[in-house]
Amino acid sequence: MSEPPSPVPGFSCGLDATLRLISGKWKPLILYFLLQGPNRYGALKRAVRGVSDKVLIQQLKELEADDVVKRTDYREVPPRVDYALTPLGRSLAEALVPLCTWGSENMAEVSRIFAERDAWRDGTAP
Amino acid sequence: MSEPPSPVPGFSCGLDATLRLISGKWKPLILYFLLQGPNRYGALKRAVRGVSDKVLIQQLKELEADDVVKRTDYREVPPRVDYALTPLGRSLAEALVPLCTWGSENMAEVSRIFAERDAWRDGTAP
DNA sequence: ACAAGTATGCACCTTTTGGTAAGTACCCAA
DNA sequence: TTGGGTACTTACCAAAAGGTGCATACTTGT
Repeated sequence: MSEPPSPVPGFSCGLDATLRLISGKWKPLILYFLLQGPNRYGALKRAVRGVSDKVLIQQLKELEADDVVKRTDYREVPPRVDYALTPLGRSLAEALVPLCTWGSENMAEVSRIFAERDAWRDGTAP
Repeated sequence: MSEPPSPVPGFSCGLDATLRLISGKWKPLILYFLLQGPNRYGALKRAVRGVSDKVLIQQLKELEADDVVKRTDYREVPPRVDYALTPLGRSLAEALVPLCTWGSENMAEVSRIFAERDAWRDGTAP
C-alpha cells in the first residue's frame, strides 16, 4: 500500500489545476494580451512575437475548447475573426497580472540571470 | 525594414521574462511548495507527486542557477540537503499565489473542462 | 495581371522535455 | 547479510511540443 500515487485523478492543488490550463508556450502571453483589449487574429499574432501561425491557432483552439476564450467569426469576405476572454478567462488572466508585474519589477535581475546563462553556454557549450 | 523581430534580444514584457524563469513542468509547484517552508529533497519529492528524481534534481539545479532557490548541503554522512527560496525566489513564488487561489476557486469548473476533454478523447480518439 | 493581406489547414520534421532504469557511496536496522 | 533510506548521476528513449513551408479562397491595391 504505502502511497497511492493519486487516489482521485484530480489535481494535487489549485496551482496544479491552473497550470494544466495554461501550459503551452504562448498561452499566458495570449491571455495577458487579450486582457488589454484588442483581439483580432492578426493583432494577436503581431502582439505575441515569435509564434508561428500553426501554434497560435492551435493554442487558441485549446483555449477556446477550455472555455477560456471566445472565438467570433464574422463570416466576412476577407476573413475577419476575433478572440475575446470569457468571464472565466478574464479571471484567469487577472491572476496572471502579478507574474507580469513581478517580471517588470525584476527585469534587470532576470536579464542578468539570462546573460549569465548565455555566457556560460557560449563558453562551456559543446 | 518593416518590423525588426526583436530590437533588443530581451523580453517582450514582464510576463515574458517571468515565464522563462518558471518554464518547466514542475517549477511553479516546487516554488509554491517551498513557500510554505519545509525543504529537504525527500520532502520536496514527496510533495510534488509524480516527478522523477532526474527531473526534480534537474529543475532544482536550474532554479538554483537562476538564483531562485538556495541549496544547502550539510555534508553529513547519510546525505542531508535542503532547498530554500532566495529573496528573489520568495517574491516570485508570492506572485504565483493568485494562480493557486484561482485554481482552488475554480476547481469545479476546471475539473468539468478536463472531464469533457477526456470524454471527447475517449469517443473520438484514434 | 500580380502581389499582398485575411484566417486557417496540413504534412513533415526537429527540438525539447520528461520518464525509466540502473548505479553510486554510505549508514542503520533487522 | 540483506534491505531500506539518503541524495544524487548517467545512459537511453519515447512522446510532446513547436517550427517550416505550402495551400486555400477571396479581395484590394499597384
